Amino acid sequence: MNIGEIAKRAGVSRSTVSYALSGKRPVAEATAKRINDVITELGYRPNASARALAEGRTRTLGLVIPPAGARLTGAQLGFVAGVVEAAAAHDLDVLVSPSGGGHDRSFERIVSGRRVDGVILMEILLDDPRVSRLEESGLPFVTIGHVEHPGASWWVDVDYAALIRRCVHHLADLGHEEVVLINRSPELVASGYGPAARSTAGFLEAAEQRGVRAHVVTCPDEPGAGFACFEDIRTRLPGVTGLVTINEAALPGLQRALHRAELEVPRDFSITGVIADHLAEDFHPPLTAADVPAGEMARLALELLLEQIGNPGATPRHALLMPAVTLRSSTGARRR
Amino acid sequence: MNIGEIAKRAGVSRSTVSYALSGKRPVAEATAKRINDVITELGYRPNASARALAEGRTRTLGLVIPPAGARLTGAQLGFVAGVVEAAAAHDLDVLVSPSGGGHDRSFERIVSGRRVDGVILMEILLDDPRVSRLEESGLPFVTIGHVEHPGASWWVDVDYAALIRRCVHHLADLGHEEVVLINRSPELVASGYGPAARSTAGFLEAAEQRGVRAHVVTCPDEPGAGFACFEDIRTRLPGVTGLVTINEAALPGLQRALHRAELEVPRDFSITGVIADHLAEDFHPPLTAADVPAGEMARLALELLLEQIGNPGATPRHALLMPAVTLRSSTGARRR
DNA sequence: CCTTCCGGTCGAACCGGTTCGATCCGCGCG
DNA sequence: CGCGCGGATCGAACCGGTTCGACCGGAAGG
Repeated sequence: MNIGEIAKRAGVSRSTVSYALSGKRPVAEATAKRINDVITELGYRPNASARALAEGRTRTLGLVIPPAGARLTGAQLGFVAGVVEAAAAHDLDVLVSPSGGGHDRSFERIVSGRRVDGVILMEILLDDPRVSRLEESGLPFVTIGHVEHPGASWWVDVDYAALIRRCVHHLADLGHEEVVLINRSPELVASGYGPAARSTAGFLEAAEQRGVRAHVVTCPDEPGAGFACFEDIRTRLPGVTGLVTINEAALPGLQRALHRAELEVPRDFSITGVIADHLAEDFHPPLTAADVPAGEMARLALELLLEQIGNPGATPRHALLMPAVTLRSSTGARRR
Repeated sequence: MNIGEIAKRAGVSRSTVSYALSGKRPVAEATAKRINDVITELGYRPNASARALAEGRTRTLGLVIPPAGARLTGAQLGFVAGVVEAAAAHDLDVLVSPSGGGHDRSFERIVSGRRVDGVILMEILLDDPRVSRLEESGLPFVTIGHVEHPGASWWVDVDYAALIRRCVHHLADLGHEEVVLINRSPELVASGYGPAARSTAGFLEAAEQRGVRAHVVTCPDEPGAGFACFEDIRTRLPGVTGLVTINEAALPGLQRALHRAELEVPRDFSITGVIADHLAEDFHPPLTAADVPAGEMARLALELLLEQIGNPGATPRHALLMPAVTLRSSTGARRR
């Protein structure tokens, strides 16, 4: 079941079998046919470990996901699925490693055991120890999201600050004078999660520029939190007529709270933000929002990673995506 | 950066370094310290491929997920996260492979390239070609879900038929005389997806036993499908007062349809089924339902897999879980 | 006092591939 | 006719670990 056995049965040397398989040197047609016949007859596949050892590369890449304890959000799931699919299209395997949950042995194994040719990292913090660790390891990697001072590194991200600014401008254009941002969970915000911080910055900046009153609240990722959060907003900030959010998990609760408060969207209340298309369309009414194109980001990240692996020393590249804010039915003129 | 370098700097042979690392033979304390010092100084980690080649095992397991094209459902996500987490706890890495989406090269690489020590397969069909392929490969594997005639094989599953029967009995006890099962998507049902088929069987069986009229409908996994599906039920089957479902994706649409129809749950309408706890509690009102304990199933599957890898030839085991139907607030006596 | 045993170490073989250099052979060209 | 070239193939080295058998010296036992 190894290459020697194939060679013996085909009456050639091991190296000839190897060359027949890889095509890196010419092999006589008759010989190649004999070898191929034996291979298909025995169902032989080269041992991946042996090949990796000899070639010095594993044809595998690492995908570091948030600690498995926390339930993955829809967007995170989109990244995982996207990376796995894109990798499969390139005949690469994906090794998934949870990190941050205390047991970082998995992460360490991946970066220092030459198990993978490169790494894709997601859910990046403004100051992320995993990024520093990878930098010093010399392993090629791409981040989905970016640290505060990315310097010369490889990453793809969505321009949350700009998108949220647009959302605020959109609401201001419609006459809204007091708006609120529903951010991600308090823990995530406190840990310095990039999108949360950049959204807040963009939100406050645009609000100041347009002279609208602005509030920022956090909302846990639990079911029902969106409900409580909105009730709280209605009582504490009764003047708010527009809402911007990047918190997808809050949507179902939000929907219920709107019903409960008997607010009609967009007549009584406007909602917008950065929300994956399929969720935005699942809302009632469909949300005017910017998409998080997880699949495209994953593909892009993989592309950058392959380029980096292909020619080490290439100058780092990045992509800051700015999806359109799709007008649907959840924003309207402020009711006087 | 390899074991020879370490050996040289510590002034010992390569084998001694290996033994110091693995502890498989005694090493003098002084020598061990010298070796360890060199290792930590250089930040050395053994090359995973070389180790795998020599040991004949990879300390990696494969997780075969549905084709990445289709969006993963919440339950599937739970399995993935659960397996990854459980594997990390055992210091195992997880190689994720999408299968069924045409490009099955990934699946084939995993089963025949000695890349993994075992495989966990999910989303099993009643007659699943991947199961046959794995059987003939001789690679240890465990399925989450089970084929129609599992024979002697390793699997874990939830007893959908029994749980759905219970749900029907529960509704019948409350006086409901006409009930409907909202199944998974038509394509999934047509492909012979296990839970879909077994739920239908259990549903019809219990309904006949209790003499209640029973209908089965399918519902696509798209957003909004749950809405259309329920509207359809209201017009085509006006006598229905109780609903059983295993379709988690349909819930948001269902929720909206109930509002729209101005039906109050459980006064006007009862809902139950097999739904992951967190989604059941996110519904309004919280659903009386049986949990799909994805995390526990994943842990169990891993445990079985490790047992199988540990002693090949062991007699196959399986686990058919029967989570309780948790009484919440979505079922009540039929209104006359 | 000699054997036995065992802790500690080393060298070599092995896992299953890839790749380099060398050999052999037939053909075209000067 | 001799030489060079290039296609086809082989043998050996190498990738970086693990493991087996052997060796050495000192302590325990007869």
